[in-house]
Amino acid sequence: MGETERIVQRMSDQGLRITEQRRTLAQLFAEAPGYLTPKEIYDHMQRVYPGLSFDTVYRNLRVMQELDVIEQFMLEEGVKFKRSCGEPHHHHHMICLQCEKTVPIRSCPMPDTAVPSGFEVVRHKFEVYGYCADCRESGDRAQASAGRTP
Amino acid sequence: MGETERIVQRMSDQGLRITEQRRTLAQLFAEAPGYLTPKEIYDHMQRVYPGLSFDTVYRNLRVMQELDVIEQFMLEEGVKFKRSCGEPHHHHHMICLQCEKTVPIRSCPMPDTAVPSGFEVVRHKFEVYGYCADCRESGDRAQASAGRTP
DNA sequence: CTCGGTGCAAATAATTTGCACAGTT
DNA sequence: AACTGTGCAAATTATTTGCACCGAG
Repeated sequence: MGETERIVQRMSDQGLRITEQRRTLAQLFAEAPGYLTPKEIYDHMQRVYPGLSFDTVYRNLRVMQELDVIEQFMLEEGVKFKRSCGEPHHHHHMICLQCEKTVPIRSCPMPDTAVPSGFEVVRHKFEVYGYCADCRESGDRAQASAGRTP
Repeated sequence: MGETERIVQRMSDQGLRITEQRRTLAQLFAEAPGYLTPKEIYDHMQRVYPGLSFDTVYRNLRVMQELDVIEQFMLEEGVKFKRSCGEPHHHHHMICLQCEKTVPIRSCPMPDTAVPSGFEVVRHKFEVYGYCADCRESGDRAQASAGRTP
């Protein structure tokens, strides 16, 4: 079963009606390597369904997010969506600045981090940004100095 | 010299004219422990300057951000601003979910993180969320289970 | 005195909602 | 057939811009 079908199945299981549009959305997210903005999603859908309206896209994004088939992120550039990672165990990500593909990192820095006394840790975020092997090879990335984050 | 003065000085040095409003903004950020939304900032300023308009707040936030006296963040709840941390060396933060105060962490997990072969690291983000000692004591935080982030 | 800063109003952009009709189950 | 999903238009909310006047240096 392809990723698209898995997503469609997940939506169907939860009682959602599977329309042409939702199937296409599922496929879009199944195939997209990285993050998508509402506008990008709308543009893609628009090409397939010329009569499409923006609010339908927003509505479906929200529904799919509630069903946990996609996740919403607040990045510097604004709101973006990505297929839910699905990995059941705790992990973090490397995110390619060129293609936005994400690669899971299994190791977690939290257990090794010294916490100031009295501080009660609830959750944490660890994300690594850079260029993935594919993008480095194809050289179509912006120049990248291998510097360390300041 | 107080933090307020330091901020005002920094703005003045860069050629900004110091208006009453900007001084008050500087003071607000100097004294605010955590993050502020544009609306919170406007509300505060509004109390002092009844005739204040929202666009002036936005304009000043942008200027102050460009001068690096404040920083902008995209959080789940939207855009927020905070006084620039100012620590010159690489570090990360613990952020209190109650009062939003930030505490620097000196250790960095990056050097100990295994990077998938071929991935070129450019920068990273490591943030720890929880409850600071003050908020735990005063007990006015939401209930907090000491769980580990999934 | 000079030019940057401010208020006002209006323009944009991003997102949400109400309603009648169309399509999925 | 029953009810959910969609398009359309309009409402909100967030942010930006143009312009004439005011105040800091």
